Order: sequence, then structure tokens, then C-alpha cells
Amino acid sequence: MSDKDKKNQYSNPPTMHDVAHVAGVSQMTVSRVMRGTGYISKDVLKRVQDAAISIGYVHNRLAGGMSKYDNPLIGVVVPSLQNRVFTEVLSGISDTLNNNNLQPVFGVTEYSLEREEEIVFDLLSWRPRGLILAGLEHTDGLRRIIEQTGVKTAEIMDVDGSAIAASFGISQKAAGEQMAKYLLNKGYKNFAYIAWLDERAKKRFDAFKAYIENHGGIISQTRISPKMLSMKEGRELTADILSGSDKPEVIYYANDDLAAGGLMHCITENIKVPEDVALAGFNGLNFLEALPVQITTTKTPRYEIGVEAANWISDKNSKQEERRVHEFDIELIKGDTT
Amino acid sequence: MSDKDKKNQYSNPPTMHDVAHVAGVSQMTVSRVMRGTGYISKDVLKRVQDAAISIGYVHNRLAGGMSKYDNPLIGVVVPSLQNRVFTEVLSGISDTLNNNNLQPVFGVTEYSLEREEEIVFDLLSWRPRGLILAGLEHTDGLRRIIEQTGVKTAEIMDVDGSAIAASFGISQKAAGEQMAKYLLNKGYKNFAYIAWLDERAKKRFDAFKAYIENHGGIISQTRISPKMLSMKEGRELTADILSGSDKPEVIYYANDDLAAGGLMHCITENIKVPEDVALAGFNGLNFLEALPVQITTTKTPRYEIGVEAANWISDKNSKQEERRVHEFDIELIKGDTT
DNA sequence: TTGACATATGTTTGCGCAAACATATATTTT
DNA sequence: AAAATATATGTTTGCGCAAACATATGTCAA
Repeated sequence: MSDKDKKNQYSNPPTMHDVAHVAGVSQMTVSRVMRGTGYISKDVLKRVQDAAISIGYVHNRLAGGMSKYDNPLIGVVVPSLQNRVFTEVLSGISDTLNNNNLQPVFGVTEYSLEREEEIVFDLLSWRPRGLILAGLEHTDGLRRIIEQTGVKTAEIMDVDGSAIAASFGISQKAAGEQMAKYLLNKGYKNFAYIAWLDERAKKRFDAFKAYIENHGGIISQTRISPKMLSMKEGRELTADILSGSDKPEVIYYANDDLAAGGLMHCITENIKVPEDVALAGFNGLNFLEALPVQITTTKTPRYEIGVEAANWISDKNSKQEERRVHEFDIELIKGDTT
Repeated sequence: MSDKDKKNQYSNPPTMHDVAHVAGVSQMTVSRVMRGTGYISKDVLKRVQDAAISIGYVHNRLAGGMSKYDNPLIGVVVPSLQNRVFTEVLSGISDTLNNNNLQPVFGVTEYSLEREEEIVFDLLSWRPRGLILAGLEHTDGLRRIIEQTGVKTAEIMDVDGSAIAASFGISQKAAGEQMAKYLLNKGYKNFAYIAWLDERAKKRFDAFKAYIENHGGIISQTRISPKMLSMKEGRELTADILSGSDKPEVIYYANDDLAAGGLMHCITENIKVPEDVALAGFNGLNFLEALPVQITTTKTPRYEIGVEAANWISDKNSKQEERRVHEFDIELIKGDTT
């Protein structure tokens, strides 16, 4: 009897029942083998595995997971896949969930809180065991859904604010103040700021600005865009700022891409850094190491944040109600550009 | 009666039945409202929606999707989230699937074909409507599973080889030859090559090398690493190559990050590009625009590849059996570095 | 005014699995 | 040798939904 004939005796697609029939055991025993739970003898284990392969059976989690709200899915919602910060966190999440036999289901919001609510609602229809969201800002509707369903939720990137349950991130406020303090200590007084403002950059800048202005400095120029900016715009906006008459002593950028763009402008135009203008970024991305000069920046543990959040979600003992705040350390990298 | 009391009358979590009871309709009508199918009067529509919100009902796709192999999940498997090439493709996929009301479920292989097989097997347990894989190289086991389950599969990035069903990508072979031809025409004869070799870079380099050597050029040095390399290593390996006595006229890099690292070395060391050494990359990533000089490279339509693959998967009329090859155009960007 | 068709809703049914429980045999302890 | 425990398997049951089909009522044309 050919393989094809053999297959046709059974349901299409084949079910555990079919596997059980071939292996000469009960459907429940097949279920145990598929999930690796309970007691199974070596002999039966092999027979079931062989039977499954021979008829091309693939485990169907939709069926069993039905109604139980504890299947191995984790909803992960991030603002963007174009921003390396999020893809690094995602890497940490993906690696960790894999180690815990959980499966991420992704959504991308493009930085819209309304979109986030829609996506989460949609993801919840898969009855995920947990949810990982970016930031602490969400719509009221989203908060309500999470409360109503009781789905275990981790918020990442940011700890300045009120979390739904557990939060994993850095204090954006502290990061902004730390950089302000460092730059003031270096003797700089006249600052410019270039950014594209997501929620976290906003918190960082507010703290930065407040500290600067409370300690005798001024922010004489800003270039703030509502839409996402990258290295290219960092270069252009730096050129713009430096072409004016009131030249700042330092430019603080909302991220390293912008700062690197600024550095490229200075290299191209033979502007001395930090003598003519100093530069500071944020994130501490790896590619900075490859640049001709080391940019001053704040290093954030992005991969680790993803790992810890995913571990918390995976841990059956961690409770939604504990509302733990996991604040990660940041490190100010004193580079050559300040 | 408080909201809480009202909720407690019903199942926990609430079901369509509960919603139906509150709205005074049948469970099937609620199902129609949730999925937006069939005929529903304005009045009933509103009553059902209100009822759902009032008792905190969230649609459960696990239940209905059971056994039907046509639920709105798409499995997406990529080698890495650290490589911008894949995150850009992913962006295209994510955006497009969203537009088609499909939900991506992700897996990351870390460039291991065995891991890919495991991940796909795992993803299939969610009975996805389709699968998007990177590359044309897969284990025999994976090919067999795909054939057995008949799951609609798109392969992306690469079209040089034998696809399972539909493939979406560029000809790596053509890209390698095109660059070889261009550089030979510029008069260069002595080449170096720096790479970390994934399947696609390998095909590209084989074609590049064959063309060079068949047309009077030589590849005098190579630096090929089995593990992933970034800008930093691009800089270091370039320094290494240029520190030797047999200096190549051009360095061809497997990607733009490596090439940009090479450029950074040249800028730092005041090496004239392209007079002392010419550089060429691959991908045409956006950040190249921000560099002090434009690097010669091959521009690939990454986002579009993601969009088209996702559209094909979403299209109910597209058939697995057609085995269409969707080859995308590449463009050689003649920069300042050659 | 009849029939054809669009619109709107309800009833029955079974999908494939895993929890809960039952049972049976082997192994160890007392 | 009896009791306790570990190991190994089977039986029954129901999860929540959507397909298939049935049944109304409204609307329009002939």
C-alpha cells in the first residue's frame, strides 16, 4: 500500500484519532505524546511519533486551546519595525519566548495609540496567555479591555508613569537629567535639540530641558518633527541649525541615528567636534562603535529589557497584581563628541 | 445593578451566548456581527455591539477557526531581526497583512535551517492560512511537511533556485554579475571581498567571482566569516586588508553595513576613496544617503518584496500550484566610491 | 397578485482536542 | 504479604464557535 493510499484512509487533515489508530493507542495517549506531558513508555512514544510522521499529522492547537485562555501565545505590540530599538527588544523577546515554548504574535502600531487598541483587541481574539506592549501610554479603551479580560500584561521601554501591571524599562526622565547634568558640567550653556518625538523622547526632553533651564543653560534652538526621522534628516537638520547665526555649543539628539547624521555633516563640512559644536545622542546602538569618532550617548539595555519582560510573562508564578516596576540601569557613554 | 453584578451572571470569560442573551438575539447573529458577514439590521448591529462592550466580550477565534484550516493567521519566518533587510521586508509584510485582515505569527531562525523546520512545524499547529519563508534553501523535512499539509507557501528574497510554490525576490546571481561587470568596466582588476555568508550572499559572490575571473580580474583577498558581521567588523576587516602589502583596487562587501564600516576606516585614516581603494556594497539601505560620500551599491526593493509576497498569500485566487516566480528589479547605484 | 429575489434572523450540528477522572500494572516500602 | 506509591494508559465529556440549512418578512417587477 502506497503512502498516499494509507493517508486516504484517514481524515484530511489527519487527526489525533488517526494517529492513535495507526499507533494502536488511544487519542489521549497521542495527545500526551504531542505535548510531552504525563507518563509515556518508550515503546509507545516511538510508535506514536512514527505514526504521526507516517500519516503527516500536525498538532492542532486551536482545538485543545479552545476556551482555556492559557495557550502558548503571547501578543507583542510595538510601534515600528524600522526603529532598531524595537527590533532589538523584539529579538530579546523572541529568543526568550522560544526558550519557554511560547509563540509571539506581532502587531505594529506605527506609533498610533488608536491602532494599538485595535491591534490588541484583535490579538486577544487568539486568547494569548500574555501581552507585551510598548510604553505606558494607552487609550482608555485599551486599559479597560485589559482589565476586563485580565490578560497578563507587561509594558516595556519606559517606567516613568503608571503601569497597568508590570513595567520593564529605563527612566527616560533620569536619562534626560543625567545627560543635561553631564553637559552642563562640561561647561556648555547654549543647547540645541533635534528630535522626532515619540512618547519616550518627549519625557526625556522635558526632563533635560527642565534641568538645563534650572541650572543656567538655555535651549536656544529646537528642530522637532512629528514624523519619524532618520540619519539623513539628522544630517540635514544639523546643517540647518549650524547655518544660522546663533550657533549652539551642543546639539542633543533624540537618538543615535540623528546624532550620527549630525556627525556626518560635521565630517563632510570639516566642522570640528567638539570644538565647534558638541554632539550627544541616545541609545548606544552598536553601529556607533564603527564611526570615526565615538559619539557621547546614553546606553540602554534594549535586548535585556525584552528578555526580562518575556521571562516575566512566561513565569507562571508572576502575578499581574504585583505591579512590579523593573527599572534598568543606563550608562552615560562619554565619547569624543563632547 | 452594577456592571460587575451584570457580568457575573454570565460565563467567565463571556461567550457569544452571553452577548446574544443581553442583546436579545441568537448566538449566530452575534457571530455574524463579530465577523461582519451576512445580513444584519442597523438596530441589531448596535444592540449586539453594545451588549458585547457591556459584558466585556472578546471574540474567540480559536473556537470557530477549529478544524477549518482557513483562519486569518500567516506564519512568517525570517533568519534574524537584527538585520535591517529582514525588518524592512517584515514591515512590508506586516502592513500588507493588516490591510487584508490577516495576522502574522513570527519566528526567527538565527540562520539555521534545522531551527526553521522546527519553527514551521510549530507554527503549523496554529493552522495558518499561509506561510512566508526566507530563501529557497530548506530541509527535506520542511519541504515534506509543506507538501503534506498543503499550506500555501511564499518564499522571499531570492529567486535563483527551485521554489516550493511562489517566490518573490531578486536574482542574487544577476546582482553579483552586474556589479562585477560594472567594476571591471571601470578598469579595476584586483578585488577583495568581505562578507559574512548567508545563502543569498553566497550566490551573489559565486556569480561575482565567476564573472570577474572569466574576464581577466582576480580576487586577491577574501575575509569571509561564518557569523554575522556588522559595520564595526566591516571597518576592522577593511583595516586588515589594507594593512597588507598586496592592496586591492576595490573591496566588494556583502552588504552596506560592512561597506559603510570600510568607508569609516578610510575616513579615519585619510585613505582616498576611490583613488586609493574603491568600495562597493549591497542593498541600498537608506542610511547610505546620510554618509559623507555615496557608496556604490545595488539597491533592492525590500519593502516591496514583503508587500507582494503578503498580497499573494492574502489573495484567495492565487494558487500554490502555479509556482510563479516574481523577480524584482535591482538598480546599481553608481556612487562616489568607485 | 403572484412570484422572484433581497434582506434578516434562527436551529442544529460537529469541529479536535485536553481536563478530569478511572483503571491497571509495576515497583518500592513497611 | 500487604500497603503505598510510581508509572502507564483509557473513557467520557464539553469547550465556543461557524457552516449548513431553515425560516421568516420585505420589496420589486411583471
